[in-house]
Amino acid sequence: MNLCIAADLPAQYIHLMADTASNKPVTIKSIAKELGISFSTVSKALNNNPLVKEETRRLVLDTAKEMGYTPNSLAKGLRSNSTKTIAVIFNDIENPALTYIFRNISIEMANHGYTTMIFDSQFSEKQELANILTVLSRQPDFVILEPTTTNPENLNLLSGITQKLILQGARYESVNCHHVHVDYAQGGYMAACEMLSKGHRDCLVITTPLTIPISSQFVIGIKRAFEEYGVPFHDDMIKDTCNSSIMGGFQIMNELWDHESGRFSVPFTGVLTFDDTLAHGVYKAASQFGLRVPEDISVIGFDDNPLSAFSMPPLTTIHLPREKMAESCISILNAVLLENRTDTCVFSLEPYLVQRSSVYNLYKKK
Amino acid sequence: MNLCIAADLPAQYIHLMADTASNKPVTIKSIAKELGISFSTVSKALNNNPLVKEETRRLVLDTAKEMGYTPNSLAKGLRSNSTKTIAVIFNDIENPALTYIFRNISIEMANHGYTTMIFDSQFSEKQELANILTVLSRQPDFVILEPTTTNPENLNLLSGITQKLILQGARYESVNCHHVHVDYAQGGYMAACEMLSKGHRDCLVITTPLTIPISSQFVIGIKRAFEEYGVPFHDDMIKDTCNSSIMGGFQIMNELWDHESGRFSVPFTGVLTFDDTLAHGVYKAASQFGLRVPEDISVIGFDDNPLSAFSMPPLTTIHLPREKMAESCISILNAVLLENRTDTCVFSLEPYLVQRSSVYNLYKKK
DNA sequence: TTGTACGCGTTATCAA
DNA sequence: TTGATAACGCGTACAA
Repeated sequence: MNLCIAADLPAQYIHLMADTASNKPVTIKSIAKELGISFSTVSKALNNNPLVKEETRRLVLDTAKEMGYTPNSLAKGLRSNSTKTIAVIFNDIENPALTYIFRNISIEMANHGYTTMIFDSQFSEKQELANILTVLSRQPDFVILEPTTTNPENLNLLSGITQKLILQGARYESVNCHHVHVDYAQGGYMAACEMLSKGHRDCLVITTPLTIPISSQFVIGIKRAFEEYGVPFHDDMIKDTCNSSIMGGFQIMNELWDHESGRFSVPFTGVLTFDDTLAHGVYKAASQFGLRVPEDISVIGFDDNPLSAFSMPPLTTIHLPREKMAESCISILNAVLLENRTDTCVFSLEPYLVQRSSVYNLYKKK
Repeated sequence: MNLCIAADLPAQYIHLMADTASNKPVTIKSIAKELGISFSTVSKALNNNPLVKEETRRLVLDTAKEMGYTPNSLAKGLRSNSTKTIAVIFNDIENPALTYIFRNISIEMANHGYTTMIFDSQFSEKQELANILTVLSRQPDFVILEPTTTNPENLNLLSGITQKLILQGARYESVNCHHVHVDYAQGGYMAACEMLSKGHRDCLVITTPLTIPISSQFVIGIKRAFEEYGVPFHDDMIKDTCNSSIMGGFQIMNELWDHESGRFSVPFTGVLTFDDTLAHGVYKAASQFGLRVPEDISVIGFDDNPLSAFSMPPLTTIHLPREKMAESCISILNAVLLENRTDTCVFSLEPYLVQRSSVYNLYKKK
């Protein structure tokens, strides 16, 4: 890394910088003074108020452009009680499914003059609290939250804006607001069934902490599958981590690996992970321990990261309906923000299994 | 997708909602009225101003908490001329390297009370303009921009805040502001050298439009390598797309593919892409056309997406120093925002080649 | 130690 | 058609 202090400054910019440095920021008042008219007229002109003469309007618009006028959103928001801001609070914005959803909401709503802010709770209830407080202080017009907990403490802070709130992920019966519900239990169930149907009775589960509603649902679905198959499932097969990454998944595998005996301290043939990145941590561990996927370890992910299809082997995973999640959020935002609808929407979305090649069929004859 | 209207509402929330719906938002004024003191005393107490009696301070703090007081950032920002906001404008926030950088900045600066907003320019100069205007209107304390163009029109809008501006990516000599410069030319050079050294004289280049400074640099580096190797390179081997995704990469390959003859309309043995996602589009095309990577097509990516290491075959790529890019930004932010330093920093960062298995050595004996 | 007055940039109401 | 004025919530001199 190379640090140096820039010294050379082309001439044409010196003028510009001096200009803007010395001058106060240009406001409707400074435009008014420049033109010798009242600032309320300037305001009207800028807002295309028909009460101002076309000639004046043009003049104001031109001068504003010339002076480099930038409206002050703070003042606007303070006065009008609308900041044209949407706040999104997700658990992990590095998860590409969530990034996708955020990006699509952001781009779509920008067409209507809204700015979308994103906050990362890092699977932490405490961080979520901090995020909610920050968000609230910024007076957003709408909040989208993927909760870290069913504990109503954080959620209650949002009770004043339930008409302008989407809870994403699990279903929160106690809060009467919009929901974009994804059936993570069904996802876990399908993943587990895929394992069980191919003879994997001993499965490790790697997930984010079970205090997180969506991971809790995921595990509930897994247990339901084991029950239906009449296969016992022990809670100590569940390993959790806040580090939803390749390293996070790897570390859990590594802790279980006994380097002396060259085997895992608990026996299992399959691993169910709560996202594709964790699944790749399993891949990494397998490769490091000289194990083959899927012959020695079968793996199923969650999310359906676009790159997972190209992995060696292609990762069987649960597809998270990211497109529909984004669409659902956008349709609610449109209804509330643009059409002033007041009804409460609940979308229920289903994930589905994408069969690829990371699950070995133990019933298959060799 | 299943849409229904929520009707059931647990009793405990009805009270809460009625409460917050009927009550005005709680401000320092309402706290003052509640307590029968002046709102300026409340303000002082809330800001831990030592001029207020400890007893009063405690009382105010307690009442504020009880009433559910949320400070209004807009009013604060308007008054204090500091919004505690950092704005980041990137070309494609779905690129995991950029998401990583944004997330790390966001989490770090949140510890100091700053909120970081992100905007996506989608490789479009027009969208960048819209983003800059939006950003400016929101009065951020700092702006980080990955420019879409060397055209000074958009950059000039930021000339008033050069002390609070980082330009990321290429080097913009004309603007005297902080830089986090990554040598994309060197990256392109290394990628091309890797191809050429293994005998690939005919290479396709898939990149975002060359109007984007960083892709332009990338191509410059590639050309330098070809020149050094004395191998001719034709500009029509460069294909660009704004769709930096698997599909984007696939579509370009598909357009070149002649389904009748079962070969490409232009001959090449190697493909250099400007990011790993595009490279996977090449993988997809190869698989669809019955071609093998790397035996029939060699591919080198850019970015070093963590999952690329697991691809079939593992993708040779140029590692973008995301950690150092984030660190550099953070260190500038700390210097300017927290330490009030006024010097201009220029970080120069180098990408490096990560050799994996997606490049075939044509010199190798079969 | 507390209260008063003003201003930040804007919009909206009302009077001229 | 335009201008003066109040208000949004907050911070801060300055006065009490």
